[in-house]
Amino acid sequence: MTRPVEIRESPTARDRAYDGIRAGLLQGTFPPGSFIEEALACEVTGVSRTPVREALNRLAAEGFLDLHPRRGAMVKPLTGTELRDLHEVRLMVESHAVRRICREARPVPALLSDLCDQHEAVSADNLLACVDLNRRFHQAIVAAAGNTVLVQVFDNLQANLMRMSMLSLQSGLGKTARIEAEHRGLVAALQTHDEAAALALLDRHLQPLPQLFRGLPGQGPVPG
Amino acid sequence: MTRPVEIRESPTARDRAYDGIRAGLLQGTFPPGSFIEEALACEVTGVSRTPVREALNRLAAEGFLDLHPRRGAMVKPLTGTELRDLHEVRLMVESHAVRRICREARPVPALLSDLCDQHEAVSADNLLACVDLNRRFHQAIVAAAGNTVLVQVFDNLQANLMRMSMLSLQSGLGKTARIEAEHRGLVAALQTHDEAAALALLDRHLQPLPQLFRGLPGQGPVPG
DNA sequence: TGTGGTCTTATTGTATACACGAAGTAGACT
DNA sequence: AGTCTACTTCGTGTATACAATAAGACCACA
Repeated sequence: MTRPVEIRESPTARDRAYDGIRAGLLQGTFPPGSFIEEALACEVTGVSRTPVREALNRLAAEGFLDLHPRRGAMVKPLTGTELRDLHEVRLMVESHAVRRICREARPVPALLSDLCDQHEAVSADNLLACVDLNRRFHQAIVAAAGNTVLVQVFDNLQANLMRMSMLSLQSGLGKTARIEAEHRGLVAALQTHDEAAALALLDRHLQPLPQLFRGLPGQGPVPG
Repeated sequence: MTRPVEIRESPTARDRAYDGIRAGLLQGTFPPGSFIEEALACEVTGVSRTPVREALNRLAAEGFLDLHPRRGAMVKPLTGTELRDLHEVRLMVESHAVRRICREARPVPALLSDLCDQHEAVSADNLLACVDLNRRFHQAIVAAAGNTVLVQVFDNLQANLMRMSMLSLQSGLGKTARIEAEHRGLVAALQTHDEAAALALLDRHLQPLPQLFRGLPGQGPVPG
């Protein structure tokens, strides 16, 4: 039985470059603080400099990289304060979405339950897959609010949210079983449009994350 | 007496292309719904296709353009629903910033008053300047909240916010004198960390904007 | 031995040539 | 006369060559 989700590589060179570099960023092939030279990225992804540059620009716009003119692309180190700020904003966005869904009694897409099922099926040590399913779940909640701009805003956070999610799983803070259970609870609350319960569940679901950066000096980058 | 702020054109070709195309987008040289061909953009900005492509990619990431593969860059038409969504999100972000400033009793930067002064000094029919000052004012408020991620999120909205601001001024809804007065009131409330007053003023300040898209069918693009 | 300057080299910024694909048009056949 | 097909043309996608700049190393001089 082949896996239902085939990772077919994109036909365009730019997307291949983007996928390759982003995977390297998430998996630590390109460590935070280091510079990614275009020639190296070309070797890794197998395309020429033009699509590589476009991919680097996109990754910079998404917050993975800092572009230094005439210097290159530095892998942006995630600092404690940045994680804290990121968490605050994601909570603001998702809470807003939850409120809108409940108050307007919007239908909850079946996709949410599907993603929970997939989450249950996937192996717990497949970190990349878990991170991706988690991302799609929260993305679907925001999308269910029916505000395209809000979705776009949330998408712009995805880069660093995925890194934070990766850190959480690697540190052992996030257990996929618990995460999946909490996701199901959240879906149930949304389906009954119970705003208070949904907000509480969301808050509780994201509660462990601040432990990642609590006690950090703030400026220091997070190891890993 | 020369102006203190020289608009020196950027030394890099990419930024010249970006500035040129963006100005054209805001001023209507490239009408919504039309396609911008790279060759045309090259002629207008005087640089070659490479920096033009980078500029187009950036503008697409900022929400000005929709990139159709193998088709080109379409100037994204602002629909009624999009304006409504945008307004909802910007209110969410700025309200969050105001709350943080007041609750944490953060210092209010002098830049805010400076911008009010500049707003008072500038000619009311210089639409581009007014839009830019307005943008910088609201940006400064978000920045004063001290959350870098929130600032980044707000920056990502700027493209369409500026278009909305332009529409508001052109339609006569926004009077620069009133805007400037409300800005000063908001600054005063923030300085005393009066959360309720600041939130009310912010809400009132942004109140006229929904008139831009109220009554619109939603799907239809906004004229102008 | 330390410091300053210059030269080299490596890497980014830009331009352009080529490839691929899509869309429009014209012609032929039904 | 209408429709389908093939060809042409135009525009994007990609690769590569060239230009400019900044960093680093090496040498000379104090």
